[in-house]
Amino acid sequence: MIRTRSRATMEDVARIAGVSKKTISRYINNSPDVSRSMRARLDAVIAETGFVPNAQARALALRRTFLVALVHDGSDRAVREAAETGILRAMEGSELALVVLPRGDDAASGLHRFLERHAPTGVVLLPPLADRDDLAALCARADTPCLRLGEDEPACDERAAMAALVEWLLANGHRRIGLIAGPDASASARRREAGYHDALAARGLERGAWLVAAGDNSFSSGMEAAALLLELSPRPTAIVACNDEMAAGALAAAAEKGIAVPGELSVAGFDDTPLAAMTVPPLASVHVPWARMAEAAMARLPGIAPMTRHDRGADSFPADVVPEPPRTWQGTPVLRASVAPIAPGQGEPAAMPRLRRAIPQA
Amino acid sequence: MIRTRSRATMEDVARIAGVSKKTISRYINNSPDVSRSMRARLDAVIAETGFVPNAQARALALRRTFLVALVHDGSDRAVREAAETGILRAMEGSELALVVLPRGDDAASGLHRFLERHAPTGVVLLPPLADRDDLAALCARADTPCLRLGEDEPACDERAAMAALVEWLLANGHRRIGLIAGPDASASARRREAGYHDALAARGLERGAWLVAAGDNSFSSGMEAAALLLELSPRPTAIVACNDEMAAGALAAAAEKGIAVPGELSVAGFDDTPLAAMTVPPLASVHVPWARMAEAAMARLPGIAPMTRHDRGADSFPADVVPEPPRTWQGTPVLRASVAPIAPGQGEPAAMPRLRRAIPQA
DNA sequence: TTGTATGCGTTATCAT
DNA sequence: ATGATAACGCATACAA
Repeated sequence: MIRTRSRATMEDVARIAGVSKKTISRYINNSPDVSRSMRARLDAVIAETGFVPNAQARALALRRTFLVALVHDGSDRAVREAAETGILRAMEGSELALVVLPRGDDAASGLHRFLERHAPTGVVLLPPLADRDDLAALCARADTPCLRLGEDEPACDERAAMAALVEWLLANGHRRIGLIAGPDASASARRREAGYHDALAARGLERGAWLVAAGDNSFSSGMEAAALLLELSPRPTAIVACNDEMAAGALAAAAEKGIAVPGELSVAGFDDTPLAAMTVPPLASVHVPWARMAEAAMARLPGIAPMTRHDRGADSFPADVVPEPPRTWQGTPVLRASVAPIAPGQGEPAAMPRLRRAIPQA
Repeated sequence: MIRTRSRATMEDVARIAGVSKKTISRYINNSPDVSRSMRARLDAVIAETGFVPNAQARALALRRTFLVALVHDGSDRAVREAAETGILRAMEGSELALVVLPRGDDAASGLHRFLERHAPTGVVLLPPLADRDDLAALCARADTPCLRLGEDEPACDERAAMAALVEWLLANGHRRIGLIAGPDASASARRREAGYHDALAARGLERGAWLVAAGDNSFSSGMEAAALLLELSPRPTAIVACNDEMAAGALAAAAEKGIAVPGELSVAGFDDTPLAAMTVPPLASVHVPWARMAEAAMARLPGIAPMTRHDRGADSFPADVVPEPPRTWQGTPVLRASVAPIAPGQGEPAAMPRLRRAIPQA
């Protein structure tokens, strides 16, 4: 049969180089058992023949494909985008490819099917799916590394970061601070809410000062929640949302009621997504380094960077030289024009008595 | 060697069913050559054994993986997100998986490597990469179907859609209408710009009335371009941007200058992305059904829907029953609060003389 | 350090 | 309509 320039295989390279297929295999897999001279010789032959290892054949033999699955539930575009960036950066230069797996309620069955069919190198779970122990168990059963972004160490201390943001508001005179919470089912959202409580409690403001409205991370839910909070009397002087999209909704709600931001109301979000820079006024937010977190987490997958199975051998540098990622990442408040120190006369007088008592306790 | 419940293979199913492997293969591939009774028998055995065809082995034999690559340059998140949604909807139920391939300047070499390594079932090129004939040629050489979103038929008539939007502004009294153009290298952006010119020309407003500032589809470029346009005297009464992000930038620029939208300035975007609903005021935009376009385009890939190679045989319904997608998609202006008819006294008097002449010609 | 034989799970060819 | 056998391209166990 005539085959027009079918690609070169290991066999061809081996024949031309005058070695066995196994040597080529070792070369491909970066085995330390290939002498420097042999490697140089093969470099030449491979360049000349344009040989590219067939990923499908490797996958069949290794019982593992060169895919990394990013599983998300579509609830937070921006976080997903950032995570993706980091993952792709980590995969750069490797033969890995990133497949996206949007899973809603069928997360378990969908992931199961994917694992069965494609046997990926690794799975990355995005919040809020990263909470799901059942999904992690599925991966474990399939013997597939599972990275739970925001849940595994090293994670980001969202609670402390939210507390820092709220503390800034408190330090700048705000006392009636509303929170737009995220979905209850999300551990990440609960951590952020806890940070809000922490900051208030640190100032001696207990339950009586809590102003929490529920949201689901969507713009419209943020708008509705903010509308509720802004009906309160005395009205909050600041609203913090558990993500940027809801905070943008709060901006819209304020605009609808003719409430000036930040003149009469400070608004802040969380995650510091691109949206935060695109609102009017620009939205203060807590920067969470999702991309770098994802990139760092990827190091736990085999086949990433210049590390393959064989590299762990004597040839490679000692493990203690590999830079350790930080234990936890910093989430840092980014102050933008949507927040400001409380203005003279801002806030209803009714709120003041409680405040005067609270401040000294801080 | 003891192997704990390794998954069933074709071999197992064949043995249990008392047939040959080839029959199982035919069953899997939906061959019409499998009798109804045989199919029923195999249904049972397969359900019982939990057999799942091994995609890697199939890929090796077929010389093709079950992957679809989405290639984009990261320049338009929202469009990408929408396209992705459509693609995934089309793939639902199939064994295909979607891999994302962000490619910048290295688009050609990156795609080449991917095609070589992974031999995907198909490639989807997003604008502005969909323009690139070299990428399409690469796919052709690899014998891989290539869907050029927004370029292939059926595409969306962006030019007419933009013209319709501008015509609405004209019909509502606007005469000085600025355009924030997209990157020159993008055919899509050029079509939109052409639509702007069409609408003006149809009203007898020729070159003298053009107010075009360059942008690159980013928020900041939109802000800068709008800042330029708003320095003009007489000032434009409306600004249309070639995408939503730039239009959001225009809103920000207007806010910075204290220009009321839509009171003193109407602003509109293009694509009708989620962002358009999240600005203050909500952004008028041209809805482009990217998701449905992508979904429809996917029908051109093999292995989508209930169609496999064998399905095209006598067993399946005749080709003329398959619903044809529309030849071109409609882009429809979505009017939101960022646009309004021109107000009495809006626009500098200096502009009027030219306008008075122009209107009768329409 | 390098080579040999065999397996991975499926599809294609050609026969029946 | 179904079956026997040879690819598909690489990895692994074991031998040398």
